[in-house]
Amino acid sequence: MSESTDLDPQCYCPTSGIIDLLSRKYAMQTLCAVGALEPVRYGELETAFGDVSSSTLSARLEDLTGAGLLEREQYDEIPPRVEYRLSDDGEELCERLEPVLAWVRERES
Amino acid sequence: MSESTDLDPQCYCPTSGIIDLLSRKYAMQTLCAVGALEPVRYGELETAFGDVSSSTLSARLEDLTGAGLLEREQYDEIPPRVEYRLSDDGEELCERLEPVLAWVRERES
DNA sequence: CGGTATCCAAAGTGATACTG
DNA sequence: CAGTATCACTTTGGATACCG
Repeated sequence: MSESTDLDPQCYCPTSGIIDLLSRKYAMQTLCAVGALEPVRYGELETAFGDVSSSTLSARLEDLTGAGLLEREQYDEIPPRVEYRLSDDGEELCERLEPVLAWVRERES
Repeated sequence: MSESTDLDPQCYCPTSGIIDLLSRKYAMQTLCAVGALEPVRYGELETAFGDVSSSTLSARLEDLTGAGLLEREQYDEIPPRVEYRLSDDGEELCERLEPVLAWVRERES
């Protein structure tokens, strides 16, 4: 009888700003790459991905930072240096996302 | 010295068919909704999401089925009945994806 | 019921060029 | 080094109409 106990339609978060954000290209990979490499610089990420365009990577970093998942620290040096790392929220999400990426990696290899 | 032990760039799966697939609208939610409701019919999913267009939901189900993550079974009855459920791979992925969606749900509520 | 076909609008992406 | 600006292009999504 208790068949529909946990089936509130809302539980599928049909619309979600964060999901939309994570659905953009390289978004999940960027979050997890920062988690793996932090503190990490822009150029390191560009190298790690290899074929991402600077405008796309830049947009993704801004998306994630704007959503409070990454923190960006800028050092006023010459040459300029910027470091990205996970925020507390970003770390929580990254922990949950990493198994997904690991599984995909495994399955596609 | 062993600083770059685990930093193979490939480990970020910069390009991935499955990630691209999961990045489409309602893809992650559809996979997990099937996991929660299986066996589930097309109409139930449409109801659960509420505002998804039939062409989009249809495309997503075909994507996921084509990727081997869902199984589609059609019964030749009147009226027609179709049931979706997770494949073994779909179940593995869903298990890993569910914590992500749960966290997002929690954070946005 | 469970879709598909078509067409159009919107969003996302990348190449290129340029900057503090 | 770490980006941004512009713009053309591709991909995706939704509305509508229709079908087995």
